[in-house]
Amino acid sequence: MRGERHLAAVCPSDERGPEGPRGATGPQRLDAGRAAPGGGVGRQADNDAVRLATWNVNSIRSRADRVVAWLQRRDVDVLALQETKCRDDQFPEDRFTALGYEVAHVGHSQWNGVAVLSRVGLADVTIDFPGQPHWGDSPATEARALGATCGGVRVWSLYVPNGRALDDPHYQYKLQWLAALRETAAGWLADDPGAQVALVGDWNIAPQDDDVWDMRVFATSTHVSEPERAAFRAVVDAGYADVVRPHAPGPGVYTYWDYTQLRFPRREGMRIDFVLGSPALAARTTYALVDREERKGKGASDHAPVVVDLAD
DNA sequence: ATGGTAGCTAGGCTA
Repeated sequence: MRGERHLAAVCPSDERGPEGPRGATGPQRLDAGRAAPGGGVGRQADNDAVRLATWNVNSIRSRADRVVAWLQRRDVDVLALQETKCRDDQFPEDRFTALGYEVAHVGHSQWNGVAVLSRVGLADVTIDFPGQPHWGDSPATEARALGATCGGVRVWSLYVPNGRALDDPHYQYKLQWLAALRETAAGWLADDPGAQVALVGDWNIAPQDDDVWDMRVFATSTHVSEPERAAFRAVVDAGYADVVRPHAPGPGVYTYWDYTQLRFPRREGMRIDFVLGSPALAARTTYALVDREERKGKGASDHAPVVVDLAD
């Protein structure tokens, strides 16, 4: 089942492989914020700088216009998406292939679903990391991980299980899922210490007290519990560093704000979306940004995109 | 103690 979906989910651009031409413009500073010349379709072949981003979009169909505009405005090369919230046959691929992106996605239901868009090549698509545990056949807990090699970087778009509540069976599933991810990701570095790997997405964990606006609110909640934080640290200890934090120091730098209770205007958020990079990837990181602007206005996702620049 | 909002999909579940 999964294998068939895998092939059905991938829509490679036929005229450009992983080593293909990159297009018309060099990398811009993230803070420049200007539209890419030539419609933002690619980069020159004279450098291998890559702008990588991750975004929990809370439905790709309702967010497609916004994502398209943002990709062009920020001149992003590779975007990992979470909570696409659509089946594979519903994914609006054409919106992105029209901009020069190759698209890989997997979604089984109205919940979750992950994707990777890339205009610097997209190869070796893998649905689910090796050893990934599953919650029976429940569609609510499927479609959580997709890996693809983009411009020499192995990118994993991850949607870590939410956990729901400390006494909910989904919480134990979340911890098992994270343990399996750590085990697998540690193995990749054992096999190749120089591997360029990015573990990106919605981790549903706030690793430090500074990563929520008020710890008292979360006293009995998931996302901040010590076992979850230990599971996150274990991935970091396996060699995957938070490459954003050095460029976005806290407190008060969040990536998610609940739709309810005016959390965004009150600046009451959580930092739960991360780009964790292998040593070789971390060494290339030159700049990072949480694009809080994208949380503003009508039709925003409840998450902001997180962007990382990798040097050539 | 509940509700607040958004999305999918047509009553309730998930986040």
